[in-house]
Amino acid sequence: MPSLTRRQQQILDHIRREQEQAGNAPTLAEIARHFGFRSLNAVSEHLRLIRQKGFLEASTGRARSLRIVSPLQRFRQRVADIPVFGSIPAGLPQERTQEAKGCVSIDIGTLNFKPTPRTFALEVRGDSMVGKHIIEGDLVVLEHGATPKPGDVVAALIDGESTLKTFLTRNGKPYLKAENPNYPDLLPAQELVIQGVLRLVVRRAR
Amino acid sequence: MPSLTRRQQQILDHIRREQEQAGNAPTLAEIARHFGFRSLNAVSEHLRLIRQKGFLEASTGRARSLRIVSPLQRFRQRVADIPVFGSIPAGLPQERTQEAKGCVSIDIGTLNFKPTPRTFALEVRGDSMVGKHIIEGDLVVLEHGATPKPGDVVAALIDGESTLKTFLTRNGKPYLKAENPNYPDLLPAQELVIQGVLRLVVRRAR
DNA sequence: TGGCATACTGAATGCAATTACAGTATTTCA
DNA sequence: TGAAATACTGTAATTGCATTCAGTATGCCA
Repeated sequence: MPSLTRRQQQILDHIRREQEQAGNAPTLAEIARHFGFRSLNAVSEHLRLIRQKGFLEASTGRARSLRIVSPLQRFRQRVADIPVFGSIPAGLPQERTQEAKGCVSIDIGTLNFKPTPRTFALEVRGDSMVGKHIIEGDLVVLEHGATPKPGDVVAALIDGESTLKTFLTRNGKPYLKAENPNYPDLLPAQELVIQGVLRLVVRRAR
Repeated sequence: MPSLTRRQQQILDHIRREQEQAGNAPTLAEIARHFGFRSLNAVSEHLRLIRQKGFLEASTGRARSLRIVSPLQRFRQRVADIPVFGSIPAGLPQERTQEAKGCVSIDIGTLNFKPTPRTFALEVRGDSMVGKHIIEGDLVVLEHGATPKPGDVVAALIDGESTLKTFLTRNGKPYLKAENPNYPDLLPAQELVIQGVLRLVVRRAR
């Protein structure tokens, strides 16, 4: 891919910024105003060259149709926004997204499943899941309402706190197991509220 | 937040789809055409109500300025696209993004650091890092060119393969340690090419 | 040093798009 | 059951925006 001139790079950067901030691409006139150009043709010409070099796409005659082409673009997938709850209240996480404490945005390709409105995330506290290599501070993405398969990690409501356990069956009966030798828990799953099935773990370096 | 009527929801969904697919929001005429409306005012009126209920924003007189308001929006951050390399060649991962095998998109808030063009991701093979709870199949995000602090996990080039090790210093001398009792490696770091410092781990449920 | 690409000014054309106004069914619900 | 909100048709005015044509100045490089 050929490289851009300084001016062209500036313009491309400006389009990217505007795109991210305003939510839609700027018009030629807006770009011209930003750079102090008194002629639209200045912008028009720059865009033509940037487009020619493959860094930008646009549909002719379409307002605000500038789209930035990144070399990663062909891999790029839809990004899902998943609400992060600090701690889950006794009820279920319904449509109550207003209570979200934050938001994780991840592309659905990495996510490896299609998120629903019942997908949510929690920060892990405690070390009950070290056996499954999930540690304190990890962010876990869970799917509420999914039916767990044996071996899946689930979040269950125990004593008003949501806790991660491994879901297992023995003699056809489901039960939950803590993955830490210090906590040899073994709880009948039927009596518990399973809040979600684990789908993704994210760990930030500290 | 009040709820939308069926029709309003359909229109909002359509705007979202178009937005994601085409890269910019549809015009009133385009929406009308899609739904078979013969009058623009039908769309105009719907948009007015959806906007009034707080699910949509737009600037007056601005073409294609429709923006969807999500309850998660205020948490939403910029999303970074990180190239995923299958395996790193002997050289350094420079600007050679064309060789990327895939792409992970994560918001910079979750990333916890500002990605650079030298940020990249790898899929973990082998079990040399189980001690640090990083297992086979995990996706690790690394920063090339960053200087590791003692205790950081780094990717180093050993025998033409990039391998994860813990970076440590003893008597002022840096060395690398494998976090697996089966591999009691202890290599002098100076002789090795450190390809990146670990910043994030992503594990997909299987 | 002449030619070519870049970096602009200026004006004009015309479709693209939003907005406004005037109505008519249909649904909802107090 | 009757008024208000929803869900449309149709026409027109007006501005938003992209595109095109005709030039000028400047830096680069072979």
